[in-house]
Amino acid sequence: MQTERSITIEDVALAAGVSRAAVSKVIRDAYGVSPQMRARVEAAINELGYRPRAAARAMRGSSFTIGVEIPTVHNHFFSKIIDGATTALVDTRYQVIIAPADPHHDEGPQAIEALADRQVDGIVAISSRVPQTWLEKLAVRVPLVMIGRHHQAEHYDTLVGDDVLGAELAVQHLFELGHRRIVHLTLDEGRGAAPGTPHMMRVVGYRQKMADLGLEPEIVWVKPVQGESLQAARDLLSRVDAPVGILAGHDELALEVLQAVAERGLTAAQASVVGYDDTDVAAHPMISLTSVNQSGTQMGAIAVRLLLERIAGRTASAHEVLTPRVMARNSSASPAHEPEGSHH
Amino acid sequence: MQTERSITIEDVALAAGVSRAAVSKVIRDAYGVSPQMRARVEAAINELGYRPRAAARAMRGSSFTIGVEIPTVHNHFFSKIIDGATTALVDTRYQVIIAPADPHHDEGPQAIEALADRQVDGIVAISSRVPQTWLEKLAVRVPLVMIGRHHQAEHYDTLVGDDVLGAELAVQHLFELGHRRIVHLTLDEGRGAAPGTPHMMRVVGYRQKMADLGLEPEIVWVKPVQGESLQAARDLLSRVDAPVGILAGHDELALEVLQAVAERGLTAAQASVVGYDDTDVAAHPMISLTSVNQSGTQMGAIAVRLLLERIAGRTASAHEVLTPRVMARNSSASPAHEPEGSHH
DNA sequence: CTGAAAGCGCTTACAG
DNA sequence: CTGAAAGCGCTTACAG
Repeated sequence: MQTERSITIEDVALAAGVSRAAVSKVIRDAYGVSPQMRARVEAAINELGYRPRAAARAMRGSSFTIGVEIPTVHNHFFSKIIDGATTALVDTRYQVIIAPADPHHDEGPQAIEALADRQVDGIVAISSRVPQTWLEKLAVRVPLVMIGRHHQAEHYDTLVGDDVLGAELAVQHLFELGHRRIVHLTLDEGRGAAPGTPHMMRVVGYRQKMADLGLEPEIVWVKPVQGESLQAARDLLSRVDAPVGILAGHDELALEVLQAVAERGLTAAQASVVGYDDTDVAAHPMISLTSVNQSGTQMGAIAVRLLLERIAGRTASAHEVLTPRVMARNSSASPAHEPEGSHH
Repeated sequence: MQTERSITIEDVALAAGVSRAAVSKVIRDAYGVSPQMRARVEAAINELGYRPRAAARAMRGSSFTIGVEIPTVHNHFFSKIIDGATTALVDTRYQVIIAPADPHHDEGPQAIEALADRQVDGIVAISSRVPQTWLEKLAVRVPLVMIGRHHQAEHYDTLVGDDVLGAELAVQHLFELGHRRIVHLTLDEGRGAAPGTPHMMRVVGYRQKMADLGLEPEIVWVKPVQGESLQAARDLLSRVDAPVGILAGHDELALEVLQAVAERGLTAAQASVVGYDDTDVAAHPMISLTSVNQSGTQMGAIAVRLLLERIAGRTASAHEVLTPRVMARNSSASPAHEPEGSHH
């Protein structure tokens, strides 16, 4: 069954009465084919239903495939990035393939390497744990754009939201509402709390802004383990007597905090929550989560643009920073104005 | 820069003082290599940091890559399937690559074909629009498992939730709560409302159960266009005077309905909503959406198992049906017991 | 403009 | 157990 030989370039060449090289030129839109030959070849291609094999093409030329590595399929922020990337690739000959890093096995570079092994023409990756030296080495072989890196690299491009500013804006938002106790709940990613990661930069921005405002910083670190964040949120809220503002490291965390808030029947005036990433669910009226938007879709699109530039020959490295903005919604409110009752 | 030649099997063979064939056998765990040779080769591989290229391997043997096609990256039900699939592939030599079908361009087979072009060893696809004849043809060349197909095919495996039963259970649930007006809001997928798709089978189950209960069926068809479903939900609710139960075709639709319900300040007792797929967000206490669970994660795992069986040589086609169950939550309630007030 | 030939990095029979 | 040779389906210089 599975042994049926499929149509190759040879079959097309035979059918069209030309050489394989000629067919190759036609399918690559390469220079130097007469209109008649092109017509004959295209007719043969359609008739036979020929499709070039990416694997064979990749051996000599391009695979016309862009690889996108994402940390997990469960954080919807990455869905936005993928959406931007695929949309940016419409009308090009490139196809996106996505490699999710195995969340259970925690292997950073593995998914990226798997993409490289598959001879993609370029890689967009989102990973804060892979060391720069490793990336530089990889980038010498394959065009690479990293999302969420605050440094400018030598051989690859970097693209990042201004996480310091984002956290500052979030604190500012809570402060302006009237909050004075503002807690930052964030991920303890280990590795000496990897400096320079988006989450750490948000911590930096948080600390900075709190200092500016003369407020006491208060950080709750959460291990990225199932259930840890919900428990941490519950613990935090069990000690709440006065109003508190909570800046969560990202929306997934914020949703856990909201769950704990709902469980205790607290209002936004008592416990205001701000997330980060502005994922789709944040805008749902039943969630209505205030969140810092860092333009995920646009990030995906820009990453692809940078990558295509690299594939086209650019070697100087680029570093782009996107400006975040606070999307204020109902999860954050002024502690001054208590509503008629807790909203159950 | 990008021209640095990377390590090939030849380099390893030279370093280890053996033939390329020997190296090939070692990396494939093939029969017939002495322990010493294996040791020498493995040492050389590690020293040189050799990684076999999937493209080259695919020319003769396997690419050790499984392709998963999903309709869109925005429906979180598909995230579950991917999760199940990747988890099932841990500890195998296979890597998953995902190809999202372009939602804007609506091209069904294109993403699947792109995977086939990339010489994956097998494909798991979720698509209700691709004709069976097309799939049969493809399946002759590459092992294929289709999720969400109610027919048994000849050359590929099919795996599906019992959508008729799922819809029946949902209607039953609403009926038992006390609802008598039960509306089904579902997607109008065109193509003569493609019979046999999961959504159409849910319509069948809905109609059947309504008839059994002696109730009047009432179906609202929604075009899969941005904003259409929300508008339809608003229209539906604007005419609500007596309690209504609404079965949405899937959770994404249900979320829109919930939004409309929230906008009008209706309670679950006035407008009960049931979704389908039981995506993560449904369980969030602020959403608490009653939903039909069809074991997405398990589907992904089973699909991979079936695919590996096919890759291993099975040719007889399999057809598996999963039994759904209703996850009752707060979005559905008895119309008899009005709570103290609308929950804003 | 067109094609014959070499080669990409592997695996696969086939000898030894 | 080990290796030399052929070949997978393309693209790429290079002649013509």
